[in-house]
This record gives sequence, C-alpha cells and structure tokens, in this order.
Amino acid sequence: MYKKIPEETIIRLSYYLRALIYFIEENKKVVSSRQLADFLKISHHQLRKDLSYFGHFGKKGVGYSCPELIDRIKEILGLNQQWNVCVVGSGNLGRALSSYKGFRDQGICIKAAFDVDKNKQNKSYNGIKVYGLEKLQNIIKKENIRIAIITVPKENAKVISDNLYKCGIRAILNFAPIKLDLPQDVILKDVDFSCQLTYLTYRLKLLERKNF
Amino acid sequence: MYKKIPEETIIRLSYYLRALIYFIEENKKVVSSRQLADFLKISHHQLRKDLSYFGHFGKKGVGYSCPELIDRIKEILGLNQQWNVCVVGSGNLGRALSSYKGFRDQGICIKAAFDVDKNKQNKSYNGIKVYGLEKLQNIIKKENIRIAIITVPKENAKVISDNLYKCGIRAILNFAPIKLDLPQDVILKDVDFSCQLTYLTYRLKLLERKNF
DNA sequence: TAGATTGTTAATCGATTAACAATC
DNA sequence: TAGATTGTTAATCGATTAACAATC
Repeated sequence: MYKKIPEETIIRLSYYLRALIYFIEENKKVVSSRQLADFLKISHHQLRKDLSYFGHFGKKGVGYSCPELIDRIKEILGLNQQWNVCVVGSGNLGRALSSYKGFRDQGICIKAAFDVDKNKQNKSYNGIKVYGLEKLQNIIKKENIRIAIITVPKENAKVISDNLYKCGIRAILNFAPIKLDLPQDVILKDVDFSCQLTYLTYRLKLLERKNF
Repeated sequence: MYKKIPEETIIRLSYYLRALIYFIEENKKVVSSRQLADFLKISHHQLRKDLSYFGHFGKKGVGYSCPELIDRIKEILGLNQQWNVCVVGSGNLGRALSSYKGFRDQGICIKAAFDVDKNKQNKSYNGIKVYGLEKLQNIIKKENIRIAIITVPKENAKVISDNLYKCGIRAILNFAPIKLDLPQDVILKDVDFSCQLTYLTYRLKLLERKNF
C-alpha cells in the first residue's frame, strides 16, 4: 500500500536538487533543512515532510550531506538513468527546448526533432536533426525515445499526439494550448505560459481595483 | 472582506475562456456547465464553483451565453485592456515568446526585447526591436510597459530582475531556473519546464518499479 | 407545468503547518 | 552532556466534490 505522494512534492524535489547542486558549487558539503528551505523560500517543515515520503536521508543534529542527498533525489526522480526525448515542432520554441542545456546533466537527452515543414527537414539545429513526420515511428524505435515534447500549433497537436501514442510514447510534455484527448495510460503535462501571463494581468488588475 | 480566491481558479478561468472561444467558433451560442467541463475534462461542480467566486453568469435551466461569459471572464482577468510587455533575453526562447500569436487577442502586447549581445541589438525579430540593457528604463517608461518576461540565463537573472524592479516593473514571468529574490510587492510567476519534464521521468520510473 | 441547470452550502479530501519526541 | 536538527504525528487550513434548493 503506497502513501499517495502529492505532485507538488515531486516538483519541489527538482528544486531541492537544483539548490543542492548550487550548495556543492559553493563548497558546502552539509546543509540543514532550514538552510535549504530558506534558500528556496519555503518552510523547513515542508522540506522535511517532502523528503519523509521517500526515506530518512539526514542525520539528526547534523543535517543532510549534499552529495548524498543529490544522489537520492536523482534516484527518486529517475535522473540516474538516460531518458531519450524527441521534440515535435521545430519552430522557435522547439529549437529553444532542443538547445536547452539544463536537460543534459539530468539524464535527459534530446535525440531528434520533427516538423512538417520540408524546408526544415534534414537540417540540424544545435546538433539535433529535424525529420519529417513520416519518420516518427522509425526514429522513436531506433533511438529508444520514451518522452515527447509537443510544440506544434494547436491545430496540429491532436493528430500529433495520436500518432505519438501509436508509436508507443506514454509521456508527453505539451506546449500547445489545447487539452489533448489521450488514453488514461499516458502521462501528460501541459505547459501553458499564456495562462501564467494572464495570472499576472489578473493580479495587476486586482491591485488597481483595491486602490479605488 | 474578500473571499480568498485560489490561484488554480484563476488559471482555470483562462482555460474556460479558451474553450468558450472554441465553442463560439463552432457556432455554439450557449453552453451548460456540464458541456464546458466535459470538454476540459474537469467536473461541472468545479466549473460552477469557480465562476461563483465572481458572480452569477448563467441562467438556471439554460446554461451560459458564450459571448457574455467570454466578456465577463475577460473582465475578471483584466484582458479587456491592453498590457504592454517586454522580453528580456533574446535567445530562442525569448524570440519564441515574442512571436507567440496567442497573446495578441488577449490584450497582451510585446513592445520591446532586450539583450546584452550587441550583435542582436537594434535588429527586429518578428517586428519586435531588440535594445541594449542600458535602454531598459527609457523604453519601459516610454512604452508604458508593466510586465516583464525574463528568458536570460540563470547567471544573469538576478541582476536583470533587480533592474526591472528599479524601473518600476511589478509583474514578472520568469523562465530562468532560479528563485528570484524580490520585494513582496512583485507578482512573480516561475515557468520551469525542466521540472515538468522531470515529473514525467519520475512517473515513468514509478511505472517500471511497479512492474517488478 | 416538467425538465434542466444554476449557484450555494455542506461534506470530504488532501496538503501544509506546527509541534515535539528521538537522537546525532 | 548540551545543542542542534531530523522525522513523524497531530492540527490546521484550503481546495475539491457532492448534494440540493432555487428557478429559468
């Protein structure tokens, strides 16, 4: 019987990892939950609670060994192995993601890009080759790709996601502003900066209202 | 005395807006909470609850008028006015955001981009001119910019955000993978796709574990 | 009127916060 | 040993779900 682990906890684990790497770079070998939490502006209670879902990683009265905790979190998140990824849609956003350096150290390896546009095909951006969509099945098999990032316009996103499913992809990061309709066994995450930006306009407008 | 409105509700309001626009395009003038909710794969209870924070927008026994509800949500989110935005960092991601068409119809208008790289300065990408950072104060004033999007590398993000604050910016959408340290009166939203991607690796790894 | 659907209140669920015993 | 800090349990807080009276 599993305790249910909040998705927020998993996301915070990524933040902890990043902070720990920073502390290591600053030659800090050991941190307390308070130091780590202060750095990330969350409560130390929450940090310890989050970690407690997965085990006992600290020493009472001492704190956490940075390199050790890094290893444990990487293990939990699956970052101690390589994940092959493809990017479908080779516009500005697709290319930005292809060239993003933050992925590599996390075992995330972008193996291929795809685009309908024949002018983009068979070229390489940032060392990543762009293929036509007819190669999807082939390349996904060959490169052992398990995760797909969708950055195509919303009109094409549905067809693309259906195709990806048929090719065996079960984890998708979707940047198209549309709710994809996929079977239950797909792990789907939407990233929608338009909504985030609108949250800012809402809050700014709220401030104005209060000033009256 | 305000009821506290969950941030999730605000984000969902954006989704409702998008869905309503879709229904209008499909020549649907009226929707029930159930239809709208099914379309977005949430519960109709939640949709009505979300709307109830702001008023009574429907007709009992009938449903919601699409164009009317669109107007009300735009009003709530502040999208019935123009918001001027700048993008700091004119790499792939910055340019992707500059050219993103989804913003324009929401009253969000990207007025300028900034970059340290002299080779990028004084050129235009997608009709948006790139300035040197010394022009920050000047352009923000002149163009009445109230929201900034940060897409610079994490090493530069802190200095940039401090500068933006000095220039009067109080709403920031931050894509740099670092926790910015800004005064309380700044509305700050982080977008971190590395974390989202890692959530996928976590879930995939979890599946593998369960299969043993 | 009868059927449909909203808006709101109450119940449930889940996540965060706080407190503290255990222990390095 | 005394001080510091973890890990866990209990209390609080807040969001989601469900139920239903009101009413078009």
